[in-house]
Amino acid sequence: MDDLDSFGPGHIGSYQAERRARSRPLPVHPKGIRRRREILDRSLEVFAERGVDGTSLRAIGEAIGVSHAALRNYFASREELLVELLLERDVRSEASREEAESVFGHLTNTAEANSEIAGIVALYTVMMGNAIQQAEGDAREYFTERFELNRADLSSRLEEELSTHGLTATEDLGDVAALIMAAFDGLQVQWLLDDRVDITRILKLLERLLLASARPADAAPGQSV
Amino acid sequence: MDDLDSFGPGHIGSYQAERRARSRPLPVHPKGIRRRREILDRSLEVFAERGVDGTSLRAIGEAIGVSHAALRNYFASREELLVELLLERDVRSEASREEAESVFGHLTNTAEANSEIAGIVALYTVMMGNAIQQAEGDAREYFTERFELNRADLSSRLEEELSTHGLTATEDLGDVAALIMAAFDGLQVQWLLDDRVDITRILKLLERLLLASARPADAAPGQSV
DNA sequence: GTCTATACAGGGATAGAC
DNA sequence: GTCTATCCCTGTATAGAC
Repeated sequence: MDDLDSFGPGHIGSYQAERRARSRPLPVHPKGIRRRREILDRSLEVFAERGVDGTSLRAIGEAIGVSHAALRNYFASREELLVELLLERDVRSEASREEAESVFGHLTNTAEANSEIAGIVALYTVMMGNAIQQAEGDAREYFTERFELNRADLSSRLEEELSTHGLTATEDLGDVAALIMAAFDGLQVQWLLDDRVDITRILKLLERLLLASARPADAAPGQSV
Repeated sequence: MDDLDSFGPGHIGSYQAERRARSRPLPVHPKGIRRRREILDRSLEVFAERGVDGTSLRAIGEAIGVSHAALRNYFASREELLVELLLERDVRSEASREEAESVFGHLTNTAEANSEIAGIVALYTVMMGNAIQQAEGDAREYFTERFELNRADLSSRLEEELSTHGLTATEDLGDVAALIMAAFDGLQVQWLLDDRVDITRILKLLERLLLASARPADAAPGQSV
């Protein structure tokens, strides 16, 4: 019912574990757990209203009624808080992926769900920009690991799906996965700046192109379609 | 010999004119002209060394030996300065585009040139993130207009190129243009985070897919390749 | 025209009191 | 766990020297 991502990570990934070790310990008492949830929920509300750059720790704290310093009992930094929001969305996206009938089915579902919540798409894109301007940092690690996992996952799911239809790929599926992910992310940016860009329609175009390039599994290489 | 962009704008665009009217007047005296150039050049050096977010006005001023306030005689804001760098790169890219033999030839040329100057690619991507988190602003206008112009330009160049080879498109070329641009930008992000992602190779994959979808201009619709 | 000096509002991060 | 107070950084703005 939400999220923007290009496919949630198939599994959570080693980065997750490392990050957990580095960051604030998860609260164990009910009050702490509620507080942490409240911070995450309010953060989403605040940047839905004021944009990503308007979402300062002070603004979030103000929305809850605590000082900005209090937030840092739960999140070591503002960046960590925002990455946590992206991770939560990945988990939900992963759930919806398991219901989807095909790779591109999930992609277009995601694109359509995203169109209703531009806020999180914007957060994703802004964080992507933040990620690459750092030598290290939570956002950079998040995206690096995410891309790597998704390339591998998507690649194997594509292979599986092709063989189900009695097809064999004529192109490197790792490259195809990178291409699909790049197209998805790039189209989201264009859509954010101009909503006439129809992500779903263009993804279906890409799907047609890729399907046409596959060949029957029993045919000799060279004769496509 | 440089730049990252996905195709410089075919023409400069109305935004350019409006922006000029809004910003600081261009210097007319030799000293001012030299100073403005120096600021732009040093800016590139500074964020090559310290990253985009390390490129504060104070850092640039320090590299030149002037106060940060002096920079604002030439650029109304930090954002305007950075957008100016992107515009300069577009102009140079446009020149190289005219030498390229084909649409994808220019794209792969650009990708290869970019691989030597990760700095400007990072600037482009970071500014893209900045652009979408603003309701208005120089960066947002730059990217909105850039994408719109490039979709139109690329679309018409693709049509031209297909007809040169006696081919007709079976897909909407506006959508194809958006797809190519999205793939290019998205691949750049992935490459910035993991240089094992081979932009050129994947762009060639996309080119193959698109070429295979075209059909002879005299053939009836339905029979592809 | 060009530049310095200075002030301001806002950001994230941090130390230490309670 | 939360606070206040503080630090240092940022972009922006203005006044006035030369």
